[in-house]
Amino acid sequence: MQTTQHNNSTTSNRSNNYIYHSLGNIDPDSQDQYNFFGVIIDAAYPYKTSNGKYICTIKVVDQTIHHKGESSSPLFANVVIYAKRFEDLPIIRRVGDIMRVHRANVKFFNDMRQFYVNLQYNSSWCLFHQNQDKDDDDFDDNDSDENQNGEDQEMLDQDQLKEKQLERQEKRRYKPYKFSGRSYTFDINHEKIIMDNIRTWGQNYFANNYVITKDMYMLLKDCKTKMSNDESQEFDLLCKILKIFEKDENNLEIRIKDLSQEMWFMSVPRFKFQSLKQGEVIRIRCVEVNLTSKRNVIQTKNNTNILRFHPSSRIATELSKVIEDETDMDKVLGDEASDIVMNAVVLTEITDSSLARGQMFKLTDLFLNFDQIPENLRERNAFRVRFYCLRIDPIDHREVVQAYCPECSETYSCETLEKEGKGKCKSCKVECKLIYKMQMLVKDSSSQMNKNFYRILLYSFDEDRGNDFFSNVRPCNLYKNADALETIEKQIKAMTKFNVWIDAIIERQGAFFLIRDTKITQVIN
DNA sequence: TTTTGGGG
Repeated sequence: MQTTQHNNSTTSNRSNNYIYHSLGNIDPDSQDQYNFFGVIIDAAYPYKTSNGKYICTIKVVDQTIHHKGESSSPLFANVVIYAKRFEDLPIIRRVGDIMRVHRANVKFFNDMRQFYVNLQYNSSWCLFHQNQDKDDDDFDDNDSDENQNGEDQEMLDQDQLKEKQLERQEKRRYKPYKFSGRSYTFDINHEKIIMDNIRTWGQNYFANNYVITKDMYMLLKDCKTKMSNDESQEFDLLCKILKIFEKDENNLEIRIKDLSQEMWFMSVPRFKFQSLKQGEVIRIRCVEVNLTSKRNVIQTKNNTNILRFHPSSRIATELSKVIEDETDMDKVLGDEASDIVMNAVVLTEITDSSLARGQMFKLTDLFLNFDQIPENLRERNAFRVRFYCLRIDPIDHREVVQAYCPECSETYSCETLEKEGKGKCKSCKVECKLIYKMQMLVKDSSSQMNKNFYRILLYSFDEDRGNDFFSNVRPCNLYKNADALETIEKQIKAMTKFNVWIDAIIERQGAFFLIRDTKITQVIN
């Protein structure tokens, strides 16, 4: 595509300009610029920073800096590439590829060497496939200048043909599949041996080690619980693609499973990730978990990257065996029709009989068009609704009961209180009372087909409204009352089950809707 | 012709 300039040593007077260092031999305190080769073990997707620049970070290893096994902590050098334009940054699709960098600065960061590649200044990068043979490769390879077909070949005998083929293969071996800038240089005589060495080493390294260590990814079974408390919601995965579906013109739906043997769904933009294959083991970098979906759904982000492995790598061959394929149970879960076979259950009853038969309100009307509700109904401020819960907060159910100061309305955790204690308000010194303080993320039939969900509160501070919401228990210190905690947890779990509905009265207080006159009466296991 | 941000 671009003009490339191949320097071979007989014609080049720059052949000695590039001295390549092993990663471990580069002095991190040096002010000099360095050239190096590295084997890529991980790469972010290029992203835009706040000042308008684009950055891509890539982890590389070589003979002098690398880790072994699966449980050891990762050891690598980090390459940070800065560019003015997105197109100038590399998009890494495969772990194990070789990267060559010219004129990088170096520093110690987080106890590891960090290389700075500034494309606006004078640095450059080239990417080479790990495997020189194209047996399994479906990546674009800049092959356009090669004459593969036709008349020339008919003139040659078998030996000549073979020779020509080898020549081509040899040439391709040292040709980057992508590079920064308009051209690149490759000094065959000088760099061939370095390339051959690092390729062979990299292939052996990946063939004998997992390379991707346990602290570089999250297990699917842990991501819901671990992420709901974590302020940084992003994590990585290591999983197998069970199935790929055409979702719509822009997206694929892939079903993935990892070492925890849980199957999850993930929708991916199809033009960004074109070369996904069923059965393949992949590393997914930077995703979130969808906490409001009934199904197990992984959410991609703009800077999500999906990295493939070379088929000869140990991690790919072993994990594709260890991670199960789609089971009959997975098929049932994957079939959306199965979501409606269960019968709906209404978990609650309205305790005020005068309200129990009242008209049913739509959540969209209450939350979005409250002003349009007739005035007499607004004044009564008791609206019957029927909804289902997507999620309940706090995640730590011991915090569902809080100590509440009637003076200043401040609430405190019960963690430090005695079993029967209520605590005193830290500022007012008044005795607190124990109340439920719980939030439900909910939907109803009026919002079922769209993305909206609403927040309904169980806050029982006002005249103890809501203290009877849970069956067989009242607000008490859940840190110290194990039985009460178990009773409440069982009911919270039932509330978020599929096709479980809550029939309730809610009232408006300021910008919020609070639940009242409602009680759980059904037992679901 | 720069010292950026770096798991964004």
